[in-house]
Amino acid sequence: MWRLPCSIDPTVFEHDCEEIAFRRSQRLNRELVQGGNRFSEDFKLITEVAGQYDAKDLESQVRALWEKAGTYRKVREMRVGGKKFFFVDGPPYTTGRIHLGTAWNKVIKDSVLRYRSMNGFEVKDRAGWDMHGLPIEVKVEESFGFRNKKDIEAYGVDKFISRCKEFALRQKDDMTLQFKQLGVWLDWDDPYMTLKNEYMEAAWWTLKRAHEHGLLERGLRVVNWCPRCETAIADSEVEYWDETDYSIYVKFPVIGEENTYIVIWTTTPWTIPANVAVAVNPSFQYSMVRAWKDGQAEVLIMASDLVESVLKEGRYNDYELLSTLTSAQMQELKYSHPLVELVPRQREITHGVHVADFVTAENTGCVHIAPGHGIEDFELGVKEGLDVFCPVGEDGRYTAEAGEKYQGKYVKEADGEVILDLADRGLLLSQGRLTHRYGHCWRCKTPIIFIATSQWFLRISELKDKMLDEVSKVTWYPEWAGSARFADWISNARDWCISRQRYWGIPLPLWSCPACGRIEVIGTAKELEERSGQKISDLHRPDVDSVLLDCPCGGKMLRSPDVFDVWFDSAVASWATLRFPGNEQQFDLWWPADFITEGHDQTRGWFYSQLGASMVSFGKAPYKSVLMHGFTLDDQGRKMSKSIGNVVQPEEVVKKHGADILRFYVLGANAPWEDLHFSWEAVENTSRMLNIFWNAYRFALPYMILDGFDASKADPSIYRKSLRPEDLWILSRVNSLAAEVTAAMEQYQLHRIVRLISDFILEDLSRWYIQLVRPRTWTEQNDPDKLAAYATIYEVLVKLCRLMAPFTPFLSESIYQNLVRGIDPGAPESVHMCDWPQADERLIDKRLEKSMALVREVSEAASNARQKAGRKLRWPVNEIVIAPSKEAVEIGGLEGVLKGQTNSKKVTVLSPGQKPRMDLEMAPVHKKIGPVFKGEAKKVVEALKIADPFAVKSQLETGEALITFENKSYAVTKDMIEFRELPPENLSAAEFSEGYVYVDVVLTPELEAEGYAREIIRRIQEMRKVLDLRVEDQIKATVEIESKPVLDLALLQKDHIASEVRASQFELGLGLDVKGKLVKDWDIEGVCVRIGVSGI
RNA sequence: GGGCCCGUAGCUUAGCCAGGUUGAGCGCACGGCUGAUAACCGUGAGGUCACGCGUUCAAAUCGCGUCGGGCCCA
Repeated sequence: MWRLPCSIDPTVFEHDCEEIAFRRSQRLNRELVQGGNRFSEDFKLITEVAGQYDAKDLESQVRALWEKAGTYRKVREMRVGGKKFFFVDGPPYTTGRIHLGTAWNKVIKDSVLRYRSMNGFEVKDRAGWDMHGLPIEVKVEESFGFRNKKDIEAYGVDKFISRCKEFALRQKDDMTLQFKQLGVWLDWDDPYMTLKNEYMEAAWWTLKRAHEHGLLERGLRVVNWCPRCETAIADSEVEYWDETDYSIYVKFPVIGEENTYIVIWTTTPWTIPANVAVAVNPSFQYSMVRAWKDGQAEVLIMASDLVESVLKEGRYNDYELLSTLTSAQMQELKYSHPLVELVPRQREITHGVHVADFVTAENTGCVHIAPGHGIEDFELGVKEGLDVFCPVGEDGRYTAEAGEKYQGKYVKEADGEVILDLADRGLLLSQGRLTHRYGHCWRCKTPIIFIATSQWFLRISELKDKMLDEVSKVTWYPEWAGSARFADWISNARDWCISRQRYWGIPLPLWSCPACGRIEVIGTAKELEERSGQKISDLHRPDVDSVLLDCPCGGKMLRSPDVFDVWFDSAVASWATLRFPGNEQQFDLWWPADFITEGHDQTRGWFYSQLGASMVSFGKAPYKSVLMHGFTLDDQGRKMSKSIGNVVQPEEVVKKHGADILRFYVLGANAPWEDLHFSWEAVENTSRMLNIFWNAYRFALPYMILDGFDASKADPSIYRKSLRPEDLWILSRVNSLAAEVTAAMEQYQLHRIVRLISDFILEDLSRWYIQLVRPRTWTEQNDPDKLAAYATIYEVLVKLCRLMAPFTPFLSESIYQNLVRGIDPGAPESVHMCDWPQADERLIDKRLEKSMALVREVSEAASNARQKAGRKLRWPVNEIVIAPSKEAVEIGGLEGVLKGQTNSKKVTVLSPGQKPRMDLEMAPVHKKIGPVFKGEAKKVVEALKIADPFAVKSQLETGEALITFENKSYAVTKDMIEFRELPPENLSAAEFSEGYVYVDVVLTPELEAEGYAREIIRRIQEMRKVLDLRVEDQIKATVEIESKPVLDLALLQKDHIASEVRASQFELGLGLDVKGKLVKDWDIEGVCVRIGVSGI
């Protein structure tokens, strides 16, 4: 409620206010309904819209409109036949819940696709779902309380599989709704799903190709192994965090030397039973030392540089160096296994020393090698022909090979026992604890172990060079994502272990004959049917397990019981999504993908797996361009995690602010390839910005409606002659904007687009153009000046909402429906069916844009100068002077704008270097005047006093100046006068980029009258508003001014005031009886003014 | 330990590829405008452009190194 400065009975107004507020809210509600949920067929006119941008309401109405009209389908269908744009959706895993990162990911995809579609492309956009794998198996296991694979087998693999399937499908449905909420337009009705037969066949087909190319291999490898899930897991499925383990130094007894030991160090005592060798660095020097502890001496061997630290570790009292050994000499040593009597196999193994580059100068410089339990160990083993001894089973327990003592024990729990056994034998040099990063199964969090198992591999390390070559042909956004990051990853490519010993996955289509060892890979379901004579409806386990093939040798071939690594599923997405191999035609038409985009974690993931699978199948990259985006972190740049409690759900943001705001925020927060630091404050800013856009949109509506604005009036070119420079300017700006946005979009500079659009909305449209056109909308008569403004603002809004359509699809649609469909039922049904707005070069006038930028600067400087002089903008000034310092200032044609915005009567532009007319003071130089004029010198001084300094000065420019006193003239010269420039008191100055702006703040009665008039108009306008009068309503107004001089000034403007406030009855005077629906006392510059207003 | 990216005002960030006076928004203080009005504008305070070294007439920008954060790897 407003304050009442003077004595008026407040109760009267309280009542009025409530009533007014009530009526107002009624009207708003009515408008809301009208403005929103309607189909343009029902209306032929633009309608007014709600006061506030209510995203929630607006979005649900637009969603309903799309739903009812089937807009998405129509949009895709209308572009059929256009140039093809093949997009492959990186399938999110069906966890049931999208998070901010997946939301950002899909918003980018949707924006790009909407943009391409508007540019006439026929878009392939099947959504994808990654639905197999351990995560779901583990969830289902948890729901039943299963602890290992035996529980699953007991429950029944078929039932387990169908639970997994149900689970995945349900999660997919949940997530689909969440994505739709964000306005993401993908083909949700026909997504690709990795669990479908047609999809699984693509994986089968690919494996068959690999086999045909000789790239498929079964082999013993050391793999990451989850002993709980009892399966190999991919590098990418290993999660690292700190774990505290044993750290032990062990002495390996050297054969043929008494009391002599090689010292090794390890954090996995349980791998000691599998030790077969020691590795040393070829370039290190090793030392043999005699060391004493508790009076006992022994001989130890280790890297020379590490002697001190190892002995300290073992708490030796003293030592002496016996000799040094080269790595070659080291290689001659043989040692006996420390636990040889516990592990029978060890008796048969010769334990020697080998060189390896991976040995570092840490710990002892001698590395314990167990080829069955380490990747590097294994590789060294292969190279040196070592035994790959792995006495550990799939369940992580020692097998019989480990000896009776250890058999059946879980390795991680056997660490202590191994240590005791070593200590018993006097072979433990020291024992401690160490915290280091250790890998865990990403699903069940069990610490992983390394074991050597027989697995299926794709030999893609062989394709490294070809892959690098292909990567360089792909366009990467940003460039370094490919040339640096991805290339680096590929150059370290290892063979891909594709087999998993699990249930919920694509079964390997590999059959082998136990009798002759023959292997066959089946490429499709049909092929399997033909080959086996059996038809199975679902290719999953366990049905497929029971299919037997006849082997040419007469035996029966059995399927390998493994399933695919789940990364292989999505790896084939680019052809599976085209239903290849089932549908070759589609493949020929579309493949490879034009565009994919995922987070930078997918460098090792989907970017890579797809490339690998595609190289194997087709020998080329499956995508032409890749946009790598960042991660969503919290506002402090930390990972979002449940334990920190900093997780932000996308739907939280949608609920508070709406999908468009979330979209616009994530797109604009930073460059796509950088990590996004989520900030609620920044979301609120985005919200504010779009609300301003909404206000700008709704600003002109009431006037346009009032004036019956329709399609015939919508084209600014009709008003060519009436367009003002500012109209041409904003039309130029919006077309420049279109050009800039298009250029940024072609480089996927999404953040720039958001900023370009935001800047345009705030700076050009809201803060400037709308301020400029305001007075024009207020004119009564139907003059072309006003219509030109309408047409301009209409054109700008329509172009802008089309430019924004890919990014804020709901808001754009809503505005489009009202502005375009509202007056032209023949227009495309949806903004998303419109063509992308190309910049109209003919309308771009860079000089005009430059001039306007200058005018804005001048106008800001002027308001700065006003502030210094304490003259508010409502009060006009006589003149502003622009004094450029170097370059000439061009405000070509914009004087009117400048005068309007600075509220000045006159604009003067000086030439560079020129200053406004300063006050000039003259002082006589007596020393010079005296000798020349002698006795008349005093008169000359008097003459100077009354002379005009400016005239004198200008005369002196060319020679002598004549001054007069008492009818007598005197010729004076330059040296007789001192000039001093004084800044005139009426000028207030402020700096701008090209110089200074001076504002003449002197008040004249005319100016003052205008000032008071504006003060009064402003108050009456506010009262009209409180009374909730419509723009066109006439009023009766009474204004009583208690000061006679002010009243006299105001009376000069009486008619002007009356017309500005649409008062058909207007009284202005002293001692009036002020009445009206609303009466209010105002303080204008210290004068009490009582105003009464009533609607008529 | 390695690769890639990032570090600019209290906070969120632009500028960096193409070297030439660091520019916004939020917040704070004061003033102004307003029939878009729970909006808006101006002014002010607030920066060792993470740090160090180098290249250059000139470095936030290019190079090398250090520190901190992120992703990935070992």
